[in-house]
Amino acid sequence: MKRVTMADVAERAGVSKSTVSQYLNQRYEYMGEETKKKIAEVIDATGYQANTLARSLKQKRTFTIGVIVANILHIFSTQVIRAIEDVCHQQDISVIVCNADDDPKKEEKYITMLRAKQVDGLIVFPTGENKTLYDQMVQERYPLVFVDRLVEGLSVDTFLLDNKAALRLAVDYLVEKQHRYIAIITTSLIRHVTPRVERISGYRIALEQHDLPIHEEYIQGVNVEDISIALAHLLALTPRPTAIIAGNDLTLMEILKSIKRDKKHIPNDFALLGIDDVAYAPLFEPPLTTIAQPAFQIGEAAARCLLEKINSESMNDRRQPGIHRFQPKLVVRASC
Amino acid sequence: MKRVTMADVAERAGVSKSTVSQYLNQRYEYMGEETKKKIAEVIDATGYQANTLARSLKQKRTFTIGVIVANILHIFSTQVIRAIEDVCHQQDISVIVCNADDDPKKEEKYITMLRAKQVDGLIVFPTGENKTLYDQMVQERYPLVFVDRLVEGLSVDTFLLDNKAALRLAVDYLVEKQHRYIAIITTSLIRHVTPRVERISGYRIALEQHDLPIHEEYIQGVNVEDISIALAHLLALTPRPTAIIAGNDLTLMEILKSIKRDKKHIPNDFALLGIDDVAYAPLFEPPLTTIAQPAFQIGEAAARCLLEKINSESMNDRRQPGIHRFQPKLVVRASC
DNA sequence: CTGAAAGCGCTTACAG
DNA sequence: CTGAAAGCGCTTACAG
Repeated sequence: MKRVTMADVAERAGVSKSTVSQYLNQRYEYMGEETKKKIAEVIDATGYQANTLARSLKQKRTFTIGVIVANILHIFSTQVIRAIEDVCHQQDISVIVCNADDDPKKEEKYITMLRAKQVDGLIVFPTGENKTLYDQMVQERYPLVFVDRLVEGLSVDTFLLDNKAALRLAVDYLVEKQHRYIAIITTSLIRHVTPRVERISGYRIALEQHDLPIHEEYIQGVNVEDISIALAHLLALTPRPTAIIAGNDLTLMEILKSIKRDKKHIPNDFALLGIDDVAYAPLFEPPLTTIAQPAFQIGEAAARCLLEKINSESMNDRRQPGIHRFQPKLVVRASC
Repeated sequence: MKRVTMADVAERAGVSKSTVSQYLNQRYEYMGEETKKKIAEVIDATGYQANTLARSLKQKRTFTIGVIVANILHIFSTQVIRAIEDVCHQQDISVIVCNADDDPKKEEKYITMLRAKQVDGLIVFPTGENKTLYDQMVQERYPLVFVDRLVEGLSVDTFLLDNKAALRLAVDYLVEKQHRYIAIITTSLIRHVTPRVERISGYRIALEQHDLPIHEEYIQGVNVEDISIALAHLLALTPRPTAIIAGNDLTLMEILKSIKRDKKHIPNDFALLGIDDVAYAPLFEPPLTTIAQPAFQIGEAAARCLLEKINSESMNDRRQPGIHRFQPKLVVRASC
């Protein structure tokens, strides 16, 4: 019933706790064969399992990191999390994932909670609204890494898509396909979230480079619930857009639902290009052309970067934090 | 740089650690207003955050649970996890998720690791291959709950779909649609994993109830990589099945890929019914008829059950563990 | 080669 | 109403 403790093991093996501890930590250097064997036996017999909590308290290291995603509904988040978990578990680091649900209050709560739990570091998809908190961590030189979103004026390693390149790829391809009237729909812009903002601006830049005029009405940043309306609005415009870019997976899903509901035909009614290579993209009729984010690589890089920070003895051998951009890939199928 | 500790707060507030601790734990009963105010001030000024580790060590409670899923690639797992996280976070319980990747060795590692971390309880989608370990937890009366899979001879609360009912629903519907030649494909059966085994047997029972013969060749349990082959095999049989049931989401995805590749037409070439109501089901052409699992409810119930166990003071007010079946729902669309 | 002692940062009877 | 002391289960110099 009661868990066996190191003291118990020591007693039963007739040695001191220190020796058991040495044994556990493989500090065999000066340990007698006899002693080793005895301890091994007792551990085996009792099924003793060291209490990580106690060790962590003493060592000031929990071998656990926290991940706070802004919104877990995006598959991008899910994929990044998986990558993080993969690299962490390989190194016997646990990860606690929290979903801020795009709510800065929740984000604050989770940051506080995870730090109280003494996690060794944090990977966050920042809502952007808790600058004081972020800044405090930077000041303390607490191991911190951002993913997907930039926070202005903060020197934190940030891993994200090269959004500008993504939109350049998208627009280039659509133009090549003879489209001149290209619209874009994405989820709400009110919070100035990096990917959305950068994708819109990337869109503008790309159009300009093709000497195409920018119709402000062609740019729709609306709540998920209103995407269907935004789409209808777009299709009622003159000139009517012949191609539409879905700014992310959630947007794409909504557009697809509208298409089914209204029995539109792609690419005849309009060409469609999605950002985020969703799993069902090849299954849709027609198969969807998308821009893929290297989510796995982003997550992996973020995790490695964080672990490196955690392991860097002196704060000094840490490099200057920077922005790490990852290249998008165009996956050509048949929707445009 | 250095984190401020309770001793620091006590000193600066001119009181003892005990008092600070009382304050933190809202044991205000006998506390002077003055004292309260002073402590509050110091905490505010220093940004003091209690170290949960130390508290946990003393209280023998970490306010953290572990979740080990057999295979995170199933959306069912993802949805259950989300539900668990939702109910836990509401109660300020953190959750650490691990993916055993269908590997009993990994499962063992994670169980050991999580218990070493002193998590207050465990929700596991058991691989089924670590009976000794499971049994040990049962013996210790360690809070444990299973999801999705039964482990024979073990008295553990288990939350899962009523698989038999699910197949009854499926077969009933197909029969109603005039199908007499109904086949089923699912992922490998070698490990005798509950959902697969029960779905096959549910399929048999349902066919019998309709006085339909059972063609053993119509039952395919194969590895994911071989699903496409199994499908081709099925379609080459005489009599050729007119309807196919996909045993889970991964199977469905593979079948769909084959369909696209071979330019088959649903439901003309054959009717298709999937278990797991995947997000893209309404988007496929034709929209897919599926059997939905109440994944969210299952996760929620499992989490509540675990938290209850954790909170039940005496072991005695614990109910007898049992099997909790959840009812499937037929979502009629157009693929059969 | 091994052990005694202090300490990590809390909580919790208990005394006063 | 508040504090001294012991203790949670480890690790880590240090002594011998």
